[in-house]
Amino acid sequence: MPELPEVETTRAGIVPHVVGRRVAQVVVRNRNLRWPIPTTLARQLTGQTVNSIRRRGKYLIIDTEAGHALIHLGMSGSLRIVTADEAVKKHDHVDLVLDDGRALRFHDPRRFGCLLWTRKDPLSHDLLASLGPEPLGVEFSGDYLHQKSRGRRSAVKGFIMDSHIVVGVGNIYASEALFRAGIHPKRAAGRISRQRYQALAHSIVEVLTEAIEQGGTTLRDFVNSEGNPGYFQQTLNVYGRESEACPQCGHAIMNIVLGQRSTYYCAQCQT
DNA sequence: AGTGCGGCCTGTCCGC
DNA sequence: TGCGGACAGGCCGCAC
Repeated sequence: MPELPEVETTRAGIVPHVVGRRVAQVVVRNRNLRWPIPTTLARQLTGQTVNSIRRRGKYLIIDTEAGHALIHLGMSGSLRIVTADEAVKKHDHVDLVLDDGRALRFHDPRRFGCLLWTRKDPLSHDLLASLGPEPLGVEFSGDYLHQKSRGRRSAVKGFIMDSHIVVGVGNIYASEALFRAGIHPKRAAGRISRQRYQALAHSIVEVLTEAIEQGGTTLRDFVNSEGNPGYFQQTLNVYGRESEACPQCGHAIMNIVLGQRSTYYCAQCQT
């Protein structure tokens, strides 16, 4: 579910309520996420003050003196600030109860997300160490994409969705960025010019930035930390718009499956 | 090393 | 109304 803009929206929403607070209690109702929630987490996190909350790719990092909680929202996860009396719903797997009585509540129907604990530098954790650069950071550019793509014969859409190439570009924004850059999603990554990669890098930055400004995309169930949807879906040009008219040329938007993921594009504008 | 899948889960929707 | 199957915003781990 959540791509980078949704994770960033979540982070920004929980920071004012969580940073500076002490974790009074950790309530784990179901530890069977993608990886089991470590039994050490509750013991080591309880009593700790949250110093900061960072994002690396689609991971959230909750920093404390004793260690760091790593959270991934997977396909269907969300984090909300809840009041002490708010009823626990199905799939509310974990509460980090804060010292003001409220709680950070982790909800994840499909349980593709995770909640891990590490005492070392979280950026060197196995899951984070090999991640590619942040698309909104200084290392990311068209030149970088062009250089990394040489010799690759697989489709450019999968290439930009590979978190070891660049983090945070999921299925929706991959289709949207390729549309904006005029690149066909099936084109071999290694056979795209430096100039076109510059357009693509620009489109990725643009689409992610705009999505963050609009609070992310809600197609079915994304909610921010206050339980509200995002508004970027109104801005989507191709995603979910099969058979609709291309906003640029009027040609019908196509929907194909690429790498087991549904992919939307305009056959006229994208080559 | 790069590529292509299977698999992890539940919920929803669609056709019969 | 019920049921089977496809599909859904992610991504690791494995075979080749």
